[in-house]
Amino acid sequence: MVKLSEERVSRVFKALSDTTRRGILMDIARKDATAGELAEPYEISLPAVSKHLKVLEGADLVTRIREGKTHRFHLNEEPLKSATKVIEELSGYWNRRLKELDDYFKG
Amino acid sequence: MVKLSEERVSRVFKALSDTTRRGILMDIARKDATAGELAEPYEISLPAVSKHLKVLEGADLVTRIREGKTHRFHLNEEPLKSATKVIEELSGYWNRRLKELDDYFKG
DNA sequence: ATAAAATTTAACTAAAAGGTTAAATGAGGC
DNA sequence: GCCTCATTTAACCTTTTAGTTAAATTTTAT
Repeated sequence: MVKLSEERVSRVFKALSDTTRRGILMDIARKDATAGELAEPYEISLPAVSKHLKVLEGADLVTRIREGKTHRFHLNEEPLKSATKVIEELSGYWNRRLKELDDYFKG
Repeated sequence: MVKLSEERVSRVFKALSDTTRRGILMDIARKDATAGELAEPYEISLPAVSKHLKVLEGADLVTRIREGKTHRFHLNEEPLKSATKVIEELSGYWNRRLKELDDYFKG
């Protein structure tokens, strides 16, 4: 079993693992924007940006809103929450509790 | 300039973007473990696990403690905090504030 | 109907990722 | 010194990623 939710999480982290993509996402987070506007600050080609946008869209981090000849991109915060949840599972409180239980029974 | 801290963040997210690696990291988070112990639940080879551990180490998410012939791996929570901070920058409060400012001046 | 603008898709390339098996390393025990 | 155990490194393969340029698509304006 290759749980679906796991794959979604992987896609979110993969999307966030590229500097350019994080930059683009930050811009979108500040304010909805079109592909052209988003591409402007970067020295890479428009098709490259378009691909990054598709990756972000595939991770459900952004929503594409077709408006005439432009596409407006909008942040979707939900996957960010999932990512945070995963990180929380890894760090801190709950693992310390589980570790204590583990030590109690096995050690 | 390809800021160093950005590259560190990229490495953390990349490390977290693989399901097996998250599994391994979860195991380490629960309790320090050796490469052999960590490999046990997975069907991939030991060298594959060894590589995953090197990626996690490269992202500074784990620390390797050589103990005789075994290597013990220990979670380092600090990069998780950085990752959370980046996600927080992307979502929620501060962006809404910045957006308001932006709208005020430009719109 | 054409043209122009915004964007994507296609086709291609180079490098990185994730896996394999086989060989090398490092440490402890006899 | 030699054997064994735990682990990594080397060499290799295949797939994915991030970029390119050129062509196609879609929509609005003339």
